Amino acid sequence: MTDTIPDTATPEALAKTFEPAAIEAKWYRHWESAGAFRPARPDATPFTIVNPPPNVTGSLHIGHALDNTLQDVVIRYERLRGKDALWVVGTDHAGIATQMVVERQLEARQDKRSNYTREDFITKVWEWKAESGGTITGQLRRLGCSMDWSREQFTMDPHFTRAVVKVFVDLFNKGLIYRDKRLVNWDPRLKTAISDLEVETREMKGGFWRFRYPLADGVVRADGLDYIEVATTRPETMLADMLVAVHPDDARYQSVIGAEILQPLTGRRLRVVADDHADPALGSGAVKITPGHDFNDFDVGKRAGIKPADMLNMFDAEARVVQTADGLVPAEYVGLDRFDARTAVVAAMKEGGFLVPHVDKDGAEHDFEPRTIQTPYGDRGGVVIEPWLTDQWYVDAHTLAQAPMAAVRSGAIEIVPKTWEKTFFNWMENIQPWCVSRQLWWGHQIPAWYDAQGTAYVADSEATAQALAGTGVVLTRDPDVLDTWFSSALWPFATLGWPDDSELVKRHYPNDLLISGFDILFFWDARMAMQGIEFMGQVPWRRLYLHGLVRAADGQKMSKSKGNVVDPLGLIDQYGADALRFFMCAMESQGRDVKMDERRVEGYRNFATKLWNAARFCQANGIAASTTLAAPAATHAVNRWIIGEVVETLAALDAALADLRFDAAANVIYQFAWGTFCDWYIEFIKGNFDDETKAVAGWVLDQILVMLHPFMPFVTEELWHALGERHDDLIVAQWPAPAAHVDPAAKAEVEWLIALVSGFRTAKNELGLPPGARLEAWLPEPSEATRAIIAGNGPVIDRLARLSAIHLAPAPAGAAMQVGAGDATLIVPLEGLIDVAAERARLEKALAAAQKEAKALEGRLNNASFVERAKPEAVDKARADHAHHAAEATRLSAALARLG
RNA sequence: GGGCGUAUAGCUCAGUGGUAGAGCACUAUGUUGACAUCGUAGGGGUCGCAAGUUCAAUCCUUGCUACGCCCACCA
Repeated sequence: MTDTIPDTATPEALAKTFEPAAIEAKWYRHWESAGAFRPARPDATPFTIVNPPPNVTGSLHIGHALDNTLQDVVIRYERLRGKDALWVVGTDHAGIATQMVVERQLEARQDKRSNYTREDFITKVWEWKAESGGTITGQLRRLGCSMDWSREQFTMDPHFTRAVVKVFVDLFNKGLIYRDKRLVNWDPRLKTAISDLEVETREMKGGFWRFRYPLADGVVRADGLDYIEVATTRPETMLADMLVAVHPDDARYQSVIGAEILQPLTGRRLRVVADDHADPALGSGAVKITPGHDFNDFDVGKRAGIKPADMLNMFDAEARVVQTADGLVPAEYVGLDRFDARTAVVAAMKEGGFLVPHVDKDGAEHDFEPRTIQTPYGDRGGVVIEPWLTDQWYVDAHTLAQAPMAAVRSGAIEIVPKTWEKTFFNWMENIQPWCVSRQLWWGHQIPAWYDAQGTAYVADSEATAQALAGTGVVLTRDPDVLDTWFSSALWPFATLGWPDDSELVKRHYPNDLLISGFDILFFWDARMAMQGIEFMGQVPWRRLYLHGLVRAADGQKMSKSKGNVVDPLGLIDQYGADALRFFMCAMESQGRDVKMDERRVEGYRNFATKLWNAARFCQANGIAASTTLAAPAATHAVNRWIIGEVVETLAALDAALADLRFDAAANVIYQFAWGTFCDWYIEFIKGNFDDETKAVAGWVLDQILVMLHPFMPFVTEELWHALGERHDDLIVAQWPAPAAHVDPAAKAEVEWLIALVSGFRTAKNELGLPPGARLEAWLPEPSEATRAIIAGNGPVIDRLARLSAIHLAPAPAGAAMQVGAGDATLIVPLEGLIDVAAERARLEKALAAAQKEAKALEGRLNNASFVERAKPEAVDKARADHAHHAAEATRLSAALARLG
């Protein structure tokens, strides 16, 4: 590949305005082609992050932008700090999602999956991936993500498949994967089983029907009634009812336990059983039991001695009514959709006089009582989930969950923010078997083969399975594939080459950090922890950082149906990737969702522009790239001061990033670059570009570029090269090492100057004087320190405070403006030019404020118990503050007295 | 029914046991050697409500209210 960067040996003058689009593509191409994302650093400490693999069908949404920005900040930071930083990237084959995309394409051409063989369909999926699968990877590049594309992974890569098969086989051999017949969450639209996590409960308007089930054989209850009333929200399931349950202690039904019900529609005889599941306080206290179509009923059925294989099933894979094994479903129901069946069943029961009407509060009768029903929906298919009796593969998640819980308890895994630990434990402690088989074509096919009797042989190849089964036994492979999350759970090590004993695995496992949204804590993070510890013997990552959702400006969740989705690429087009990234970081405070605020993105675009212009100014004044990592030697106070400010900023930034406080980190560098460097330092040095100042300014600007680079990689890289010839790109430069300290004297001096300048600006503003007016001030009896500062900073005082002279002598009599700086009060005679009343009001307001503070502190200091019980530091601080405010009050009183 | 989170300036959010900050918005003003995507200055908050702990609470405890999220089988 060719290097597209212009000759950096002769930097060109920066353009007047900063155009993000013009530089972003250029630098990304350069970095990638130069291998800058993963420089060879064999002797450096490794640092590893794996990227949550986006669905190969996906395109970049605002949540990806947040997630990947945070990761990129960390990886660029560690790379700048000299680590062997590896950010693994790739995509997920996303079984259901991808198969749906390709099927939709077929449907658009009046075609369908069943017109193809499995092999041909899978070929089509691969073709689709080759054409369209790269969308999101291109978009991650636009965001500036410095991932190791040279090793881009895909969860269906051959080596990944080997890892998946090995894990499945090993878990099976350890008894941690097994096949079982039980109720599963079935998606009738996708015609596959899904896991508990893929079911989302929605509140839907539904009904509550009550029916009379007549007792058979002339049996009557103790109270003389010849029926039992049952209630249900799903009347259609009565076609597969097998029992009626009552509570063992319920006096009303003691005499009929063991008797039989004659189900009115099917004529099936339903045994009345005693079971704790029936709650005497609810409804009639009796409940109809459909073991094949309800999770609770399944358990009741088993307790009543019904084997899963004998439980009646009344639905096909698309949830249409089929004949039950006992042949008792009347023909008119067979073939009906489940919701049509509901209507038909209710009508028939009503007609037969078995429906107990609901009487509303106005006395009107209805077939049912309206109720809000917690209804299970498939998160992908979007239709109501049907509990269905099937054979599926299950992972013994309970066993696998123990080690990850211990790892979090011991601190081997640190969850950030810590509040998520409780959620993690709560889920892990109550974890259920994980259904991992899916009735799809696209995915990792389960490595199990069956003989004619249905015995499973699980092996890494058909040959091995055949060997297990014995020669001559005819084997058929399990047609199902694995849950996508089964393979992505292996991401932290399979991407590094496992199960091969590769150098990468040794060097980069465990990973250092995982950053993910909390929404996939259970789906992905917890399962990585389970598989990682089980197969690698170590935690997958030392830290787990969970961030929130990006919400719309109104606080709502973004969704296509609401039409409030913000496209991150549109924001990048408009404001630049740097601005979007900085926004994400600045808004990412731990434990809180990020609310979209486009104006703020705009504000950070302005920040990039501000930096650009500061660099332009430096460039125009001969300030260029620094030549040393350490701070240059400096004698001028402003230079010594700004070096100290860099030292403090760096410390604060390092501390924030160590704690993964992205917001604090972003604010620290923002504040320094704009508030300290641009607003004050540049203003101070205007007019004195001597060699020392140029060296210091160039060095400070470089430190800003390096410190800001993780957040705003593009503009910083551009400026880095614009300011001079560089040995390296900024992306692989060195993190600041100032080898300098804060100079308290310089700090005090500059802070005095800042107070002076601010004081005059404020005073002029409040008195209505032109801000540009140049004045002369009198300062009688200045302290030695103040005298020295004034002597050493004439030009600055002239230019910024707009004072052409400070006379160290008593001021002439007459009306004057008085401005304080430190312990000094500068007097500017302005007889006839100022409104004396306004100046008095101004000073009185300040005096009142100082007196109020002083008084409050005095009150506290006069409180004996404060002085006795408060921490000594607090008392000392109160004394110091009091002295300061009292002195200020004295100074202002004197100023007022002088005003007359 | 459990669990968690959030309530601080008009908006979006930081924050600390010693009586509050940022960005944006707002008001006034400005082109003084980069920047109007800017400069300068200013106004604005009883830190949701109540009680408790403490010398001292916006910050700790408890209760309440409102909003949000997650988990859970009420037929």
